[in-house]
Amino acid sequence: MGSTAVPELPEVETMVRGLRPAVEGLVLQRLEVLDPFLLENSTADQLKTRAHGRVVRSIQRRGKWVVFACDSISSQDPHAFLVIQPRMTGGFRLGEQDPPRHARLLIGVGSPRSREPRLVWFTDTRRLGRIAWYDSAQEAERAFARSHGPDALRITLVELEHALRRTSRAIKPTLMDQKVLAGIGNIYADEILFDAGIHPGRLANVLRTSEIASIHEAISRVLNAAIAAEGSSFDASYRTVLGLEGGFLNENHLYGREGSRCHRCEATIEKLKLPGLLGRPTYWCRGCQPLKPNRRLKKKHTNHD
DNA sequence: CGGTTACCCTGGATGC
DNA sequence: TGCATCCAGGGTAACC
Repeated sequence: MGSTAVPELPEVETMVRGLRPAVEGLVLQRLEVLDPFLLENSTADQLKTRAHGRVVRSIQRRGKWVVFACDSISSQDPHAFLVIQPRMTGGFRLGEQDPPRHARLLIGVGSPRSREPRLVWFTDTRRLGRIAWYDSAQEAERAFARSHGPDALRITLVELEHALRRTSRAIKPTLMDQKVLAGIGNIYADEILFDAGIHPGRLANVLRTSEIASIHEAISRVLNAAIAAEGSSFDASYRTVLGLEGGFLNENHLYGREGSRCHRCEATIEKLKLPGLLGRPTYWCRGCQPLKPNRRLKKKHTNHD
C-alpha cells in the first residue's frame, strides 16, 4: 500500500542510534552541502568553515531533531551544534561511497590519523528537511524551545494534563502539536489513541483525568514498542541508516487499514478527516475508541454516556 | 491569543 | 501513452 512513512520520534531515535557508533568521537573532516535550499541559518561556506575539524562528541534526539553535539579538539572553543530535521522524507545512509538518490548533505568523519573519512549521507526526497548550525548550547536550546514542549517520552502526567486542559482542540491534533509535546506525528497519534481507547475527535479539554492517564501510558508504550522495532517503513521513504526497513509495520493497527478488521475487536477500521489536520487522514476503530459527545465536564458530575 | 488554513516540496498513484 | 490532478504530512506564516 503506497502511502508515505514519516520520521516521527521512533524513526528519528532509530536514526540517532544507528549514527552513534559510526560517528561519535570522530572528527568532521568533510562537509559538502549538495542542496543549499535546506540550509536554515547559514551559507554552505559558513557551515563548512564552522564545522571543519570539530569532534562529534555525541548525537542526540530532541523531539524529531537530530543533533550532532560538536566540540573542538583543543576544547578551547565552546560547544557547537549541527541540527538536522528530517521532516517528511529525510534520512541518513551509511557505508555508501557514491551519493544515494536525493542526497542533500555529505558528512565525512574520521579519526585524526585516518586519511579516508567515513561517509554519512543525508537524503531528502522532498527537500522539506532543514539543516542548521548553532554556536552554543544556549542558542540551540533557544531555537528548540521556541517551537517545542517536553519530549513525548519525558512529559509527566501532570504536564500533559495541564496542557490538555487549556486547549479546545481535538485530542489528536493536540498530541501532534510539537509545542504541547515533541515527537508525535500523524501515524503514532492514531496508534496512541487506539491503544488508549480514546476517539481522536474528543476535545482535549473534556477528557477525564483517567482518560488522560491512559493516553499518557499509551504514549510511552507505543513509542517504546516502535523504537524496539526500529520504526515503521510503510514504503521506501523511511529506512534505517543501513537501508533496512523498520519492523513496526507489523505492529501497526490502523494506518492504511481502512475497511479491514480491527486486530482487537470485531469492528472495521474507519478513516475520517478531522479539523485542524488539513485533510490528513485519521484512522480509528469504532469498537475500541467509542465516540462520546464532546460535553464540557461539570464540576462533580462526570460525563458517562 | 487560540484555532484554522495555505503553502513549502517531490514523486507515485490515479483519472480521463 | 500522455498529461493533469491528487495525495502524503512536518512545520512555519498568515489569517480571522
